Amino acid sequence: MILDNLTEMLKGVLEGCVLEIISRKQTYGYEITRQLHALGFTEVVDGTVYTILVRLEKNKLVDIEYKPSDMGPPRKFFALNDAGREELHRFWRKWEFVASKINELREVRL
Amino acid sequence: MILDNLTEMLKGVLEGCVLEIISRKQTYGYEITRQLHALGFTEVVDGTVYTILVRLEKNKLVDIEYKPSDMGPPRKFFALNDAGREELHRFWRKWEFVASKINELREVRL
DNA sequence: TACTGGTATATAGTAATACAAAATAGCGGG
DNA sequence: CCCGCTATTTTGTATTACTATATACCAGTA
Repeated sequence: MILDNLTEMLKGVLEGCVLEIISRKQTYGYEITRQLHALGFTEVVDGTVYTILVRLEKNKLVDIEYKPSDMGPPRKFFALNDAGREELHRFWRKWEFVASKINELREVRL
Repeated sequence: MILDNLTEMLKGVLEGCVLEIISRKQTYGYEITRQLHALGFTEVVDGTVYTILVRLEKNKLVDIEYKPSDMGPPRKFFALNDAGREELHRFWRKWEFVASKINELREVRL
């Protein structure tokens, strides 16, 4: 895939992806970044993920727990709380709406 | 549909939608805004569309033609040029990539 | 005349978000 | 002791959509 600069298209969806990843299991920033890379969003950098996590914390969508690690410094684990789960649900509703409309626009082209 | 604040999710896709609309036929800002509303993006306002059109012009993706109107002031018509068609193609490639990855993320949840 | 509403464009300022870059820190191996 | 991997934090920047406002043409109407 030779797709450069997905930046703008990721605005507004990256936070939802992070919410979804956290919803699966309690996890931490570095691991989330690797999961996004594994998904295919290889351009997403650490700094971006941490910025999103700060935002989630500020908006009280996550519960936080620090745990030591054998591999390096302590990890800051995130888990969704009820508000986070509601936000994730809103995200998927928005995504379904926007994606369906965009695809509709594309279909008409045929 | 009770979906508020699609703003962030529209970033990065709205320009592509405008490119797609212009690609169908030569058209102007006010009309483009109405088409976006008809599509379902009712929150998109005039000002946003005009800023996108200014950007397209600045990036030399469109040809411009002014035509008088019976209904009001002259209309500024836009048509895609070759660079615009390439950009539109790149947009759809990015969209397919991002949308497939997001849907993949959602599927795994099941 | 004056006023309203629909049509039509333009732009200055603001908020939100992703990226770039650098600093800090723990751990293990060469 | 330095380097690479793990891990977090923060500052600054670019991009983009929205808000709000100004301008302007035309038709109907009071």
